Amino acid sequence: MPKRVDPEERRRLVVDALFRVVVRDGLQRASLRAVADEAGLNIGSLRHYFASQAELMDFAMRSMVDRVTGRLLRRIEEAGDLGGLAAGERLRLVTGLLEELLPLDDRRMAEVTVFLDFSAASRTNPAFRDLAHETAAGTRALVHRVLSRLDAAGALRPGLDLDSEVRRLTALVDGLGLTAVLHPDLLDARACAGALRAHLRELAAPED
Amino acid sequence: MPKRVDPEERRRLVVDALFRVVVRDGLQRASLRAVADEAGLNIGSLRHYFASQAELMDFAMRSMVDRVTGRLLRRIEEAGDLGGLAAGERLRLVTGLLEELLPLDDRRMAEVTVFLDFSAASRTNPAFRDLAHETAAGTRALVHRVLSRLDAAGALRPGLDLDSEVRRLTALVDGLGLTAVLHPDLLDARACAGALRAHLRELAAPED
DNA sequence: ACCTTTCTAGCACAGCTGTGATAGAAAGAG
DNA sequence: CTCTTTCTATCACAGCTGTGCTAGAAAGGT
Repeated sequence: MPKRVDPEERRRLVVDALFRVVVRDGLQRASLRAVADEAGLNIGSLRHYFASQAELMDFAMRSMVDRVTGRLLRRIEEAGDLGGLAAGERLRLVTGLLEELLPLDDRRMAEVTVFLDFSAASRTNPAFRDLAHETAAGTRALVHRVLSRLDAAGALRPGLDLDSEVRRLTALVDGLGLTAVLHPDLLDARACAGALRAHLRELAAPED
Repeated sequence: MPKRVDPEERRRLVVDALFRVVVRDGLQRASLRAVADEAGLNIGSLRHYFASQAELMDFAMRSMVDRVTGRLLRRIEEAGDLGGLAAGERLRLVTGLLEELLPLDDRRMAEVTVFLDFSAASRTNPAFRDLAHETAAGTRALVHRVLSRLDAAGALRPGLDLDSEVRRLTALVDGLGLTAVLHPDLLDARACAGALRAHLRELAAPED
């Protein structure tokens, strides 16, 4: 039944090569030829799996977003509604969740790097606009979900405006990722995670 | 004494055209031909004022950074050391200063937009690396200066770690600018400024 | 008048891009 | 075996890029 090569695996191989090129040389230089070379394929072979550059880019970006989304959903499921947990445990779960969005190791560094190039390109590339907007809105929705569950569990400092705090925390995560990717010497992984933790600690209710 | 055209003005004209192209079409599509067309010049004329593309880009980016830096320095001078001012006045000065870095009107929106494309490109373009790093470090130094002056004036909440707060506020400003530029429907100017003000208010000492 | 410098305009070339088209190899089905 | 589908490989072409080069116009100094 199966032919010699698994097409799905082939596509993954190409997408991985694309990500390596983007991380190393930037989205701008991720031409079909460069990606084919990186994947060890002939450009003709590559084009057998992706009819056009647009299709490759679209598939690749969607793959990455799906992968990260999957991880986030898994963590959300693990966390449940955060009710009936100790404050420390709650903080740990929420921190771990949002840390998926920070470049704290090689894998996440690569993801955030690709995502940054991709987001910047989406501003003037109509082919990327929808997905980029989707993910930005998704990130905010995720932060909203996290903070409102904390709020429902009574874990937030009283007197906070939820929407305002959602915007602030989302911007913080975005900004930390941006600097950590572009200027890792100015913000290493430890400082990056530390800033997030400090912020979450400040949002938490006092006592206990 | 003066020839027919002022070379300096000509260069400014070209740089302005470059910025318009970058804002409209992205840095990627800001080719010499596109910039020359936008400026209403022949590419040959453009190349009389900028020998190479690298020279144009370097000059343009440096111009923009210098312009913003100038504005910031002027505001710093106006603000003085923040000592002996009412808390409200201090907050007003500091907010106005940091708002120079947010895309709150067309001018700043264009600046932050260009700066974002430029920063993203600097990750893989050696020609941009130094200046991009300089400006990122400069932004952090500015935030450090602001917060430490507030601290010296006793205007900060006690118990704050200065360096940690500098990282947090810098990331917040970066993140707000990022989203406001890429997804203005998710974060308009009012929300952007509001988030900054809320954060600064939270850093401020209570009482007064 | 002439000369020099400044400025504008354009051509040509090599290098890259995505993509259409073609052709042959590989591999399984009948 | 033959036939078909899948896959690999390559050529060709138009379109863009930065840049070297040339030539003429424009303008001011002498």
